[in-house]
Amino acid sequence: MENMTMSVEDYLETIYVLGRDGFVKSTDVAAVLRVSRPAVNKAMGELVAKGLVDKHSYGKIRLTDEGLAAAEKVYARHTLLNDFLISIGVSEKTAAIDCCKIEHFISEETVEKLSQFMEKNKRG
Amino acid sequence: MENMTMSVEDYLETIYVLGRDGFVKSTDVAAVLRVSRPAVNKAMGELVAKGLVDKHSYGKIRLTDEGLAAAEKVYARHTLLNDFLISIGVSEKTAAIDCCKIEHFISEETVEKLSQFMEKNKRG
DNA sequence: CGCAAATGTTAAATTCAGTTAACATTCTAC
DNA sequence: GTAGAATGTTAACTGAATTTAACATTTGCG
Repeated sequence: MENMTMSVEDYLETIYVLGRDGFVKSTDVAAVLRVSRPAVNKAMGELVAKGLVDKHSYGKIRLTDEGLAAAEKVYARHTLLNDFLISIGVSEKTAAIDCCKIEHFISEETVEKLSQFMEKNKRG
Repeated sequence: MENMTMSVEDYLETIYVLGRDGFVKSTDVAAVLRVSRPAVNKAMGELVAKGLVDKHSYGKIRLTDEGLAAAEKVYARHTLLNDFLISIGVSEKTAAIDCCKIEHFISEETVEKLSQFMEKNKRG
């Protein structure tokens, strides 16, 4: 998926996490990301245009299949990074803060190597 | 140092690296960061205002003591991250790309823990 | 020295992602 | 069913960091 800015990834991830059971409200996304409702509304317009989100006027938010796949990818990076930070002794609080930002900037290759590293250090 | 945006950190780091021996030209900073000369010029104005850079009109760029300290901190994060990525098997090219971005977002705590981790895994 | 090339500066426009204020719609409790 | 609260939308604005085009200054070579 191209055009994945930090902001787009944040929205996708938030919708994904909030939407585990059902639809998602703009207000909740705004609360999680600490932005205004109009900011969410505008972003949703762009995500709909990109085909990542389904939403009608005044309707609830839902990820499309493509949006879900993209969100899962972002979320997997998040989880991997979080686990790594915790494993080297970073506090849960700091890990949460840091990986929310870092996750947007690590390449496929680094994800893969970090994943292998975590796998290797799990056993043994 | 507060107000350290990603952009400010990039400029400081670039001036630091280019300035190892002497003064720095806007053109070179622009080339390294792949931005226009006016962008550098404007950014220098802000860095001078923040007391991080010394520069007169049409003059060369130099870090102040405070700017140098800030740049060294940024650069140390860069090096630490780069070393870590290389150590888990990421290619030099990808490591360079990734750590240029990630370095702006990792907290003091994570820097410390990652540093300890690297230290521990050096020996043994 | 003097002129051309390199470098630095300024101004105006653009883009991105947000904001506030005002208004529209929907939901919910009585 | 309706009123008021919650939620969604729109428009106009902001600020950061960029761009391009035009102009100013400095440098260095013949």
